[in-house]
Amino acid sequence: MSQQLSEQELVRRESLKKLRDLGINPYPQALYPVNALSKDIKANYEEGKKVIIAGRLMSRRIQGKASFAELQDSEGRIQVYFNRDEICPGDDSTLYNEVYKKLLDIGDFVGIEGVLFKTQVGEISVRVTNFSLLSKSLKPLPLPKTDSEGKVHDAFTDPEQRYRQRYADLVVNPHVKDVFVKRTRLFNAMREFFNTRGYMEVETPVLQPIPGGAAARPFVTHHNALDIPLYMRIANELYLKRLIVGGFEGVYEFSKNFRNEGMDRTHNPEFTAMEIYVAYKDYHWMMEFTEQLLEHCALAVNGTTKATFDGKEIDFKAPYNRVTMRQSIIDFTGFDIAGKSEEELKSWCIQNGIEVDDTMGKGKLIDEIFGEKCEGNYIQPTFIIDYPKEMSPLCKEHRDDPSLTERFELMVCGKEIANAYTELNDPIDQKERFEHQLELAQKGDVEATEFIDYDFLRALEYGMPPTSGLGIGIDRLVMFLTNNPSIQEVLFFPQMKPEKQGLILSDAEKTILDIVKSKSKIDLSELKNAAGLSGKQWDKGMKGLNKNGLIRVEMEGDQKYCVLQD
RNA sequence: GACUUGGUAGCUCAGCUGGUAGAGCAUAUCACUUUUAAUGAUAGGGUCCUGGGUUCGAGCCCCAGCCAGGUCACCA
Repeated sequence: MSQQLSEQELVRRESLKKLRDLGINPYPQALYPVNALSKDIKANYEEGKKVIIAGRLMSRRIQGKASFAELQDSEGRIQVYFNRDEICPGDDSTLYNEVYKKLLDIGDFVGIEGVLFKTQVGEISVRVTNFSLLSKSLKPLPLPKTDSEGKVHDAFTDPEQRYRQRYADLVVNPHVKDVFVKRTRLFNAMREFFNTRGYMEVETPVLQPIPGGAAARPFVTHHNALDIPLYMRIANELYLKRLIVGGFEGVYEFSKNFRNEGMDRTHNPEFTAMEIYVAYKDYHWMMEFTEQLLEHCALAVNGTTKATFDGKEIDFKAPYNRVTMRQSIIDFTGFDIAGKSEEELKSWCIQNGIEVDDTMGKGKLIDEIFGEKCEGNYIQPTFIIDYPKEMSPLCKEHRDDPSLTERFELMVCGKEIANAYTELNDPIDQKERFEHQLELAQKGDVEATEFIDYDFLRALEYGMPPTSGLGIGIDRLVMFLTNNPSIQEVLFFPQMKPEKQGLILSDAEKTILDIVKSKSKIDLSELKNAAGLSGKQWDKGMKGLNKNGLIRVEMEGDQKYCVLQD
């Protein structure tokens, strides 16, 4: 398969060949004995120190027999100084004039042995005594430039290209790389927080026969040997609880979840949640645990508990406010939901411009009111507690009010980032709740869960200790901690529609097509002669063109003609 | 799903009421031994997202589609 190469790509391929002709392997096998990183060199500068560094060549300023370049490694960039007489002590200046000046390009990986010094303008640099090509780059990178005032020109900003070619994005946009460094720091901080408390990181199935633990549309796949459908997990909650049944007293998992729903600025088909379950605790304990966890994480990621998101400063310093859902609705609307019937709630909604429909029960109506009138107002981290029972099928009934559950959600900047319960461990109650969900689903509530996980119920029948569980949307938390309003910015490879493949023709196909184009209809054997291709190439070319619907072979009596298709 | 903005050179972006397609950087050639958005000179480089239509003539106008961003709706 051939592809259209740009002028610059052709030049680089030509350089590749010339390097080989000079006996230089552009993709050498041997390890390169790197012993220094750009960042450390700058931090612990020692005049005259010998170093061996490696990285990508990212800029060059050639001035005749001397040249400055920038080498970029995992930690940043450092200036390197190439001097012809230094590199080529004898008469043969090929290494400098040809290899360095002409055959190397921006983007190439090179290894450099050199000596540290400061230039006349005071920039820490490496005087190159020897260099070797480590890997040739054949495709020109986008090339943002930073001027003396720190302003970036020609920045690589097109989101489509950046997401589709994240590798290029990461090479040229250090601030993008930084987001992912912070993302990993967050994972590490959480693990450390849990591990020091004795909780255990576990793994549970991604392929599940019953997708449980959340209300969401799953991806379905099929296991051939078992000949059964399997679902990609939408949550790991039910599996972690089985482990609590099994005797672990604290388990957590960073869970890749998959939901077959719409995509937008805040939803990717696969996303990461962290769930943790701790035995003998309740949701009050979990609130304290959560605020301490987030304070710890914010500090570990950014060095401060404060973070800016969407122009607002938020502070993850514990403790956070706790507001009941009932009180929240009173605060923002003056309406008290306590003791109200479904009819009363519904008519209030209609009067206040909230859309309702017949599938909505009390819980759903209350949730709508909260979502519409309250949610967006919580900028600083705030626990909203005590949710209606109907919308929390896995959560234990409230100790003081049977219409409520012991549940909290943590709101930040008007968005939910954590959800926690005093977990329901009464197997009979749990079964009834599942059955109720099933009824709702059959009534047409798309949010209700339509599977009953009897194995999970069996586990509960053996007995699960009182337990509190917490789920945190990791991607969302990273968004808050790195001030990114889009989930795509915090995922290395956000899901995208497949790139459109332009029709790519082989050389043989092109040759044949050109001839057919010039005649529009041509005798087949005449065409074959004109193309001058080998039998095999001819056959391949014709088949390819036919398959792509570009040409057609027609019979007129004994004569075969090739016709251009449009 | 609705609305909206965009898709032009390797990258960032211009483009006239519709008349042969432009800049900077990058690339190539030359000059230049401590520069730093290096500099100076010269040159090459384009299926203007795709497909239709209107027109003597379309990058530009019209229609349809593809991809992406944003807003909203839906959804945790």
